[in-house]
Amino acid sequence: MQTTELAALLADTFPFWESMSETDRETFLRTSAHVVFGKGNTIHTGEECTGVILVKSGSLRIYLLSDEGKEVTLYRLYPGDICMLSASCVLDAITVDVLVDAELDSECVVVGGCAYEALSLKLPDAKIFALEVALSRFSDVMWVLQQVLFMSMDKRLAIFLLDELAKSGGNTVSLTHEQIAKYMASAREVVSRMLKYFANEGIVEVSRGGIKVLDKKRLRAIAS
Amino acid sequence: MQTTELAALLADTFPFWESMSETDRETFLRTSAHVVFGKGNTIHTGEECTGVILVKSGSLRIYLLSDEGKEVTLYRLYPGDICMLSASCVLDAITVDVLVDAELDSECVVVGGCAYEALSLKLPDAKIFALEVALSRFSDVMWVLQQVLFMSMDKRLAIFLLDELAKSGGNTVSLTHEQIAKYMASAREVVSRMLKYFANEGIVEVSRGGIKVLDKKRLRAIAS
DNA sequence: CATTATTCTGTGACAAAGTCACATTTGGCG
DNA sequence: CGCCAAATGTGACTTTGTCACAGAATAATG
Repeated sequence: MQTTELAALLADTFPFWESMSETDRETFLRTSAHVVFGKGNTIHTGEECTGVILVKSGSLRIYLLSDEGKEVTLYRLYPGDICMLSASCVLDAITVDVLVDAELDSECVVVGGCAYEALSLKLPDAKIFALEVALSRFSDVMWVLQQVLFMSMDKRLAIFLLDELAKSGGNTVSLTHEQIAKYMASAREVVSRMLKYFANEGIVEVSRGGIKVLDKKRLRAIAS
Repeated sequence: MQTTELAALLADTFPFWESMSETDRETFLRTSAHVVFGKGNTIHTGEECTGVILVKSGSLRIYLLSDEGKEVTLYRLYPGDICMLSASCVLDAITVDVLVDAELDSECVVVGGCAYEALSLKLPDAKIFALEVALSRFSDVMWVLQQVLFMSMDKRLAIFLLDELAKSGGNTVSLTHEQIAKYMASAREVVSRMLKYFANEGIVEVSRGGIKVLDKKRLRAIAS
């Protein structure tokens, strides 16, 4: 990646780019790395301050991990999105360790957390931006909580499938039951059972590694 | 409440008080109301922008409400704490409706949301403060998620009881099973069952409206 | 004080979801 | 083709949540 290209991306991402001093911009450029994370790799484990991650392509999954290895997906990020929780040193208010995985091969630009932190002390707009980006995911996490506690499995699965369809545009969801379970904070067997029920009802057609939705209307009714 | 007293409280609460213009400070004083919320009353329903609530005494409960009337407590606030989610107009990133109840008779000062919002546009430090206060509760919500999804009921109840003891200082928890269930995002019957089990084991002693902890060590072991 | 209310707690039967331990199927690939 | 790893199927079981009550303790009232 060219420096000019990187500069353009940073200028495009950070609304305060113009307010930065020339030296600070140079520091940003110097501490930013263009990285391609391979599908399935763990990008951030909560131990260190990985930095601010800008997603150029692919997708990232932000999740919590229990001692026993169970996972809850908090939210996912797509091209254009920014991962702030991976810059833990900028956000001292966040005390929980979150992990970040690449769901697909993902092209990212990682801005050094320390550089960002140093800047945010000088430039209030940088601090505001970081806090706003982080806070914008608060609602996602509350949404997960609502789903888990207030909604039945059939409804949740229907919502999930419809969401996935909306994202991809087609009428098939190319995920394994295991993956779906992780996204939904449930267990594979539970997802399999429910999908089988949906299949019996003629709502979906399941095949290895993918689900074809036959009756969106019914699915929407279940998602109510 | 005297104006000077109110001014002192605001100066104490907001780190940017000194940076404010005289007129802005007057506006703040004018739009701030000293209110006593009666125990059990709902202070904020997510519909309107109630404002920034400063807790002087008592305690507030911030929770989510489902269509069917189920609740999840996200966190609780005590004297000295600030409720920012009730100032929804300041935080456009928060899209979920949260409710706020007074758990006890609570003396509060409510700063008008609009006044705060207007200020936060002028004074970056005010904006930063609002965002930081809001973000500081993000971890609490993730903690709830971890509890609900990763931990068994006995462990959760043990943790809850120990937390309550730590807060009150004594060795009794003066809450009904119903209240505990709401705090823990569970059901009363489940809490009753578990308390009965704890009682059989000689860990606690239950009486109407209160639980006396007899064996903190065992409880800590369960909370592991 | 006696008598209602109201709130709190106990209980059993049941449903929903998660867990466990496997069996079985499917594709990919040498 | 035959093997392997990944994905899916299945039944038995546990845990948690739900429902519909019944009974007990406290509060409110005349």
